[in-house]
Amino acid sequence: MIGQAHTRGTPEADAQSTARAIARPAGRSIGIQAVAERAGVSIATVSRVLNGIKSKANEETEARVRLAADELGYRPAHAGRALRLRQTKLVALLIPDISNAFYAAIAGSIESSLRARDHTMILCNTNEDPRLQDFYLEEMQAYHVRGIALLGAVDSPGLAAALADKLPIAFVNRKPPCGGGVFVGIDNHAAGRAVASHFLSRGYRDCAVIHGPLHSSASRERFEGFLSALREAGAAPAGPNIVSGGLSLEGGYAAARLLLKAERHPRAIFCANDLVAYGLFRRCRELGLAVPRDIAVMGFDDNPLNDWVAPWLSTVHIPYDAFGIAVTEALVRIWDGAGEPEAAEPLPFSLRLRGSAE
Amino acid sequence: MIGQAHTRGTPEADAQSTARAIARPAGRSIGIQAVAERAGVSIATVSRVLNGIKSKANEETEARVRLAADELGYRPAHAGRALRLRQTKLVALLIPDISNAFYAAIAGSIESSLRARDHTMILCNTNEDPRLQDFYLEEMQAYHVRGIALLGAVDSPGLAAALADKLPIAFVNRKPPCGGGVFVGIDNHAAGRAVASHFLSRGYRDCAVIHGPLHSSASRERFEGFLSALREAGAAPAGPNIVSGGLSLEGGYAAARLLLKAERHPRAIFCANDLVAYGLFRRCRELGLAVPRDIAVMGFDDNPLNDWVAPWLSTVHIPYDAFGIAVTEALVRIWDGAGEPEAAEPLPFSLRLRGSAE
DNA sequence: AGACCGAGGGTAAACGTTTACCCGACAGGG
DNA sequence: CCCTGTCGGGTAAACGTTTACCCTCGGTCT
Repeated sequence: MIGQAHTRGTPEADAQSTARAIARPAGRSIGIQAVAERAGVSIATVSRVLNGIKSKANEETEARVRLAADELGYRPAHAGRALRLRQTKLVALLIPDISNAFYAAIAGSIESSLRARDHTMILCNTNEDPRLQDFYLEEMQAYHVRGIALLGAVDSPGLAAALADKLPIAFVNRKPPCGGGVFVGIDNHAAGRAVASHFLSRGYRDCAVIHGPLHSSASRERFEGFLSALREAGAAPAGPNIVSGGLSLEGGYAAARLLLKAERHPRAIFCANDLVAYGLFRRCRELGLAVPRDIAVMGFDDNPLNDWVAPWLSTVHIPYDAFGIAVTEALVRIWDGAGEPEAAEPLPFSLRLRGSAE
Repeated sequence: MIGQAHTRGTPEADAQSTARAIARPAGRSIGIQAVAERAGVSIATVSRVLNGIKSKANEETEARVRLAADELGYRPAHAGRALRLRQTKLVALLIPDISNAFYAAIAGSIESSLRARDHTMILCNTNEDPRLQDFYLEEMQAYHVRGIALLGAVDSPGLAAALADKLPIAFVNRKPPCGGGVFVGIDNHAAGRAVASHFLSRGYRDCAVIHGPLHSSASRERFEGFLSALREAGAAPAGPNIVSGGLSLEGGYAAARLLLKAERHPRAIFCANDLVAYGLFRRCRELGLAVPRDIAVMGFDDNPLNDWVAPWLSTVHIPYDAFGIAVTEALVRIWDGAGEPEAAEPLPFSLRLRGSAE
């Protein structure tokens, strides 16, 4: 009972004559049922063919099904599948602030590598608010997301619960405050040490640091790595040369006011991230200090605009594109479920030096 | 038949004693059925209460239902609802490139204002590729999204089809290439004119423009507005002073090479966006030209970093936060379906002048 | 007293998939 | 000739909601 699909002359429908969407059946949208009828098989067979269940379909049947699906422009309704499987091809990305270039770049990378694996990304701004994070964690479960990429995780009751529930979570850039889970990011401790080594190799022994919030593993580790390397070289910064600047432009500026008020200021400053470095730079400009001539500055993250608007800023370069791939692979490992996946290789970083005569 | 929920002593479950999640029933996750049993009513009643269908529930019953739902930590599975209603609370944002600060800022704004209305955002990078845009348009329909915000729309066969299918689409920043739909954005023509007026009022008559892709209504209109105002003042730019720079850093740089090679260069340049202006600026730096002393530059979009890293750049400021609200309201208007919603008021813009002695 | 009505709430039928079973046919081995 | 297995494929039961009907019970109107 293959027969022609009964085209009920909707005038606009006839206008477009692509390969697919030859004819819209009378009913609402085309479902698996329509495909089955057109191919002259049962819906079970259609489902099996389209899901690639081999050994269940004669080649000829399979071809008929695929043709029918194609001609009708059939797309499985995700809702049905989600209901049955209690699972979607959705992955949620929880992110502190999408308008931060660092996070945005990672988000883009994750989106495209998820897409390459036929998954779709839901974006949620947590604002680093534990309550909002918990809300989203629950809400995403209600959507039956297949996994979560948690960028800039904060500690929250729901996070531990979600981990206990075996919800696949990849912690990006910041390690889970409550332990457990798989981490994707660079070795921040090593990065901090690398910055210190660089400063020392340039002969700067009078260093300062504007560190980020220490509850963030990323900030803390790079801070500690920096300090430890300096201490080992006997060049530990004096107390007033260690200030907190958050991760913001304003924080950097405020920290700079503290750091640079003495006539004898540090010669080299390690900033929690590039934004902080921009804040510091503004203060330098105000004081007439040239960077890096009068004062060496090292940022973190390597904002993609640096080459264009901040050619004075040396910074730690992060492999943005690698994040997406690593996150996706981490999730896949969890899905394929070889028990507890070992922590993956940390991503590589590198120092990007700018503005120096070298 | 209210009865205690039968707590099957799962040790971890007892650990957390928040108000909700007192006890996980034996079965998998708690559904509407569990709530109904606990409240001693039918699932229909639960559904009605939770959906705020008044006049169907005794106050006392309603209280019992809400209590039960709360105690169990019930969250409706979106899949079931999506299946029944053929509708979710998902809104897709199609965006050319999330790592572009301009788009990212708008994305953030849209996300938060959708959240305020209890909707969730799906983010899709179209890369301005018509095929990818079409793919997402279809895929999002398969997810039964309730609406789409299309940022930087390009012309594609699927777009017209989606509009014909009455899919609620808000066109953000760039008007639909195929007509129809509702637009959210500023009056780009007026903005272009405003820039021209500003240049003229400063006495610059030797102006140039680096325009964006003219298939984009945003780029085209601001370009045309700028030119028309200049023409009316009898100061139309010479042919070589009109170049295309795309919307990228590299494009701006390349355009600047063309524009600034003569010893006699234009005194004022209007750039398609801030990125282009950064590219231009790099060339200026190479040539030893000071901005804005030797050459006035006007960007577009007002990148949030400008105050910090580009204090030399005057630009057209866009009300990022207003975008989210306007998009959401536009969608709501479509949903509430008062026929064809009139085009909303364009968003306000303003000139942000920097670096001038004033 | 019978008709009618509204309030409150239960029953069951969708919605569109996936998949555990079941079944018929045919082949090969004993 | 029977038994067993495999191939190919159909039947129907979930999955978790929403909502069109239906029902009961008082109260009110005629």
